[in-house]
Amino acid sequence: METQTDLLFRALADPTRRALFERLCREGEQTVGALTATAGVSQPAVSKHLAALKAAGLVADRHEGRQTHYSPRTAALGPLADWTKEMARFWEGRFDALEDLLSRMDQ
Amino acid sequence: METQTDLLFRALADPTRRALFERLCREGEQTVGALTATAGVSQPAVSKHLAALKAAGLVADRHEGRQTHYSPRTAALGPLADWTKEMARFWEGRFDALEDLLSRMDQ
DNA sequence: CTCACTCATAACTCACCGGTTATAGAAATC
DNA sequence: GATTTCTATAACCGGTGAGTTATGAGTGAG
Repeated sequence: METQTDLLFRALADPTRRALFERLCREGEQTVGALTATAGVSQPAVSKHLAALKAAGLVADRHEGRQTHYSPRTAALGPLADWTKEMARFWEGRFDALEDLLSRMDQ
Repeated sequence: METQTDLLFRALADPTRRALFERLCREGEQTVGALTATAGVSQPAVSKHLAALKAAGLVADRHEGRQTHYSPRTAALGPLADWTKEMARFWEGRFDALEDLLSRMDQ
């Protein structure tokens, strides 16, 4: 079976896809055309990546006339943050640089 | 080119590989044989996954006699935590459940 | 109505990746 | 030294996924 966590990790594994998500986080809502302009791949490729991000809950789409606007949904990063922290905790206190990691996460 | 961040995300994308890393985090250092026993895949498959995790800096190996012990290196999760937090920050204050995410990361 | 534009889907190709079995190499045991 | 055990590597296979071009569906403009 395909869990939601699997979907999330797989969505973020591809560099092109991750770059698209990063752009949305930095610059906010964008149309497919705007994203395609600087993505380095074809428009259909961008559409497919956006569909994958949407399936993982990482972006939302909004239709306006003939163009589609995509925006980031950082709430979807929650499970990722939880997982990271959980892994760090399990290994707590065992010859590892846990303190460094936690200090970075606590801002 | 293949950046270190790419390596990290790709290493964690595969469920079998992520499960191996999780086991190491939960139960601590393990031999290849012990990991193989409950991994659900063959020993060579486990060895290859461990090699991928090692390339990403997520595990360390220690040779003792004819067996190899693998242990987690949670410090490698640092960049992952940084990236997550950065993405959340960029989108700060824009119609999103940022507070929820940050509160979860702050323990 | 017609034409142009924006995006998504279809159909296809190609490379890579995760899995296997077979085997090599090193180390412990007999 | 011979044999068994443990792990890594080699060689191979099948599936998947990321890319392409072509096209369809929907919308705005003339």
